[in-house]
Amino acid sequence: MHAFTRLLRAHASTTRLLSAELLEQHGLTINDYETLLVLSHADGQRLKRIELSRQLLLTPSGITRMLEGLETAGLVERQACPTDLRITYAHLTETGAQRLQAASCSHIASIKTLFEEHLDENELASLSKTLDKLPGVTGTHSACG
Amino acid sequence: MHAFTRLLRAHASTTRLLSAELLEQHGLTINDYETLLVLSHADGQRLKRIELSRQLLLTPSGITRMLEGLETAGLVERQACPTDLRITYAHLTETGAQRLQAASCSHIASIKTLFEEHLDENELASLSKTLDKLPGVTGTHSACG
DNA sequence: ACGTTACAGTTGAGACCGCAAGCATTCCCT
DNA sequence: AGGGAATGCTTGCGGTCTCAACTGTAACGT
Repeated sequence: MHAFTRLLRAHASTTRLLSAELLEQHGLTINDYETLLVLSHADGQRLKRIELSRQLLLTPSGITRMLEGLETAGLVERQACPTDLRITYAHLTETGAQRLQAASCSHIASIKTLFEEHLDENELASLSKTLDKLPGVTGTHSACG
Repeated sequence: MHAFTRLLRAHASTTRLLSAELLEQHGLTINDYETLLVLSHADGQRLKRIELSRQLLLTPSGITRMLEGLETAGLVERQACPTDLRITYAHLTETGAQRLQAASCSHIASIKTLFEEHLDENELASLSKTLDKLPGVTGTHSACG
């Protein structure tokens, strides 16, 4: 039952480290990175904003603000939907894909280092499996290599 | 290696739920709650602000702002240190202890429900043990019962 | 057709938090 | 004893995110 508190703190301590690194080296927030990553695996490298909101567990307003930055940086662009004018797609640009590629390897290496420093292989596998069962946690894959 | 992403999302989804509940029912943030909890287990129900900062993984400025709220609410009070003028203690008041007690049972029940809904006993135990190995994660105990 | 409802997205206000800079106090070294 | 480094704490600023309210579009029922 204390697992939640531990989860909370583990998140806080690991995230700050990784997020600072990502920001300094590639100018991306964790959510920026995750957005590019999710888009890169989507059909046609694009996703409805609302779908993005669901996958990243952000509110629509959070998505609007985050994409603002990615759009002005030219990493993501808006695309209208011809059949439903309410919908706007977020489309990963070529520049965005390259930026993701660049950030991906070093970021993943950092994560790997951070975890492997403290956990062994079995613990990692078991942790991953357990966390998968929690709500809102859907698998994502690496964009590296 | 995707464990980190899962950790991040698991945190986001569970925290928002629990934090909203705590805020609505008892007017406390997660960090407010954790602060009261940590103080309640401390010697003399008090802790140096800097020590609080370390245990809650917040910066000193975060602590200052958070305690502001708890102090005006009368749940925590300032105490000077006679031997070192730099130090200020945060002391849990009687009111604070009661408020913690009130919040604790329902909050813990929520956590328990949330986790048990998705994980079995073994998974919980293993998760807890694994997370303990990550940096910055120190055990805390319930204040309920 | 028309009104109601649901949905996608945006915007303003406000909460929370970290960083950098600053102040006061204490420690340590010579 | 005196000067510099370290420590505890606070404050201004900026970033990120949510919530509530709003606009425009689509779907549905009558």
